[in-house]
Amino acid sequence: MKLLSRSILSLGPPRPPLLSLSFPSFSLFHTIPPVPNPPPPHHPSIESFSHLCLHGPLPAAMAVMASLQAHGLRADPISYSHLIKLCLNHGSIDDARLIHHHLSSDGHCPKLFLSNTLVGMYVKFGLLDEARKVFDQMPERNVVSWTTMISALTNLEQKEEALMLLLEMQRDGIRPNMYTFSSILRACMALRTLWSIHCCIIKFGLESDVFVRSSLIDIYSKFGDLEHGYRVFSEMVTRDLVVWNSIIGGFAQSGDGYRAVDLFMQMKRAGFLANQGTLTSVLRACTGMVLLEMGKQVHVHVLKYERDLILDNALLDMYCKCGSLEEADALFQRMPERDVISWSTMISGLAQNGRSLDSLRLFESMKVIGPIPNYITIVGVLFACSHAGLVEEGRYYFRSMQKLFGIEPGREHYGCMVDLLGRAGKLEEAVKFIHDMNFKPDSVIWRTLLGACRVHRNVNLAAYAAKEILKLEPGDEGTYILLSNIYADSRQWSDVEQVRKAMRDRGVRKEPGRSWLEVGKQIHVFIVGDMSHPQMDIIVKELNRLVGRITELGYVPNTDFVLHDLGQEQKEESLQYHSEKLAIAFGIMNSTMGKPIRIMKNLRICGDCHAFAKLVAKTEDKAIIIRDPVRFHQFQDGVCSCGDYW
DNA sequence: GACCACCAGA
Repeated sequence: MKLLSRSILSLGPPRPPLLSLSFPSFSLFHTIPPVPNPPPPHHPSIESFSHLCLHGPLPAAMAVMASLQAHGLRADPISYSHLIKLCLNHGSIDDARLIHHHLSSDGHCPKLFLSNTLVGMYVKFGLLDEARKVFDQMPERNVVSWTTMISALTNLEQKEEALMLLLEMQRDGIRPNMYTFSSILRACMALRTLWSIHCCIIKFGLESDVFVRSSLIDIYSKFGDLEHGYRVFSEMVTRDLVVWNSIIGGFAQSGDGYRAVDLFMQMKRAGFLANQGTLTSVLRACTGMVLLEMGKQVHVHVLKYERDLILDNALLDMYCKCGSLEEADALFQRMPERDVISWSTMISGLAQNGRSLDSLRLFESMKVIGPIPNYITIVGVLFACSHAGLVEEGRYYFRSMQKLFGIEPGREHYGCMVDLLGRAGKLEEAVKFIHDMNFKPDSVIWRTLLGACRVHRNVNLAAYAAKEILKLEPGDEGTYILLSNIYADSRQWSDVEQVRKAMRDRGVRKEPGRSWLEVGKQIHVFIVGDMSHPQMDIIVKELNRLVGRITELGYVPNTDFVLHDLGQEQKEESLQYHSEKLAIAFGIMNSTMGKPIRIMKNLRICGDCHAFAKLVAKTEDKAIIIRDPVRFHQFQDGVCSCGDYW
């Protein structure tokens, strides 16, 4: 107020008072007599300054501010906050600093509101140190000051510091609000922290805020705790689109695509219109579950929207991961804009579908006409090399990535190289590669080596790799199973028994094999040894018919793979009822002319099922696509796209 | 007048 009255007084000749209590006949209900226009000001005018702050142009506003300063004048805080907004819009850091200087030129801190604006301004310019300086010098701080800093620290991944500030803020007696919590939730680094913050939220009575809820759902699902995430969602009375997107995204990301798609249907029934966020999540769900038909429906939905790069990329990935490369390629050709993600998706997609040479060709044209490859692009390129046994090409790309693209080889690249060498049987060299790495090898690298040892039946090295994995992840069922399979391969039964015992002792259980496919808008799941499918009788008949037909072609069940299995009841897991065989039989029964059968598996495909699928694809003249957790197998005319190399 | 959430490639 002091500032305001001083500035009004300095506008030129004093005006007559508008309201005078000593004037007897005047009341508020009478019209105010017109005030004579003041002569044009010789001093800078606060009014024109305010107008310029709000509407620009910025240089004019800055010039008037300088002349106000020369006259020792100050405008109202709101004008300055408008001016700061103007600076932010223009990206003018120098002007922003000048304003800051002007506001603190009399040696006093600006008022609380303006200091908050200044902190926010520095944060938006990415100048955290300067923001912190203003924040630290503030004689008093309110919830906005604290929240601005907390949010800035969280965004910059300085999570511990953000959490510390939450503590300090409460020590200072300031109550966090919904803004504070929706920011700080992203700073949780562990589920435990999230639980305690959630407790605080309930304690402060802020759980009903929509923003807080969507953050909670989001963070719970990032930690894989969908149960709590869904509870927060289900307790809501009024939901908005973002909350729906959060929960759908949560399930899509956690791999429960079925729930994600189901919630998407519910959302549509509830009358919400999907946006880009919803559709990318649903596409991710389709991608994860290989739901091509559903994905195509989403594609139709996408066409109603304005063309969008993110959605196009998501569609591209969906078509690649569903093994539908023709559609992926058609989309890629049609895309009006392609970024490094589009190219990388296509490069990895081709490689995952066994088209490594096409993948490398695409990479070569990317180098000429596309964007600059990044870290992930090179992962795709090396993946292509390793899955096609292109050892020399892989070595070349690995060696030259630093020089050609300035990309330092990372963990994933080393992983691909170990895979490349391992698959090609160069196991010793792969081990040397691991030992020469700049990083400490993680379980992924050792697991890659272990896989290669299995293919090339190197029992000693396998045992070494498995032990390294179990040092890092002592309850990892996959490793026990792989190790026991390797021992079984070389008929070292006592070692097999030892591994089984270790599993029993540690309470490690084998995850049952599971395959699923989409038939008639429904997902049918088959679990090894589980005969509960309502049509199981016909499925078994069909399976027997298929076995009969391929036996004529020389199919002999490879019983090695039975011996591998570790489950409690070997009978249950007998070869014929492996989940992928049941799924293939069911797929053949329900197949549409000209359309391939698409099956998804939770475990790697076994050698016997691989041979089975190849022959069925031939006798039934039907393309079969099986996606396991690592790659695709496209069976056609008695061969597989992986070239029996997996 | 200042501070808040969801979505794409390994």
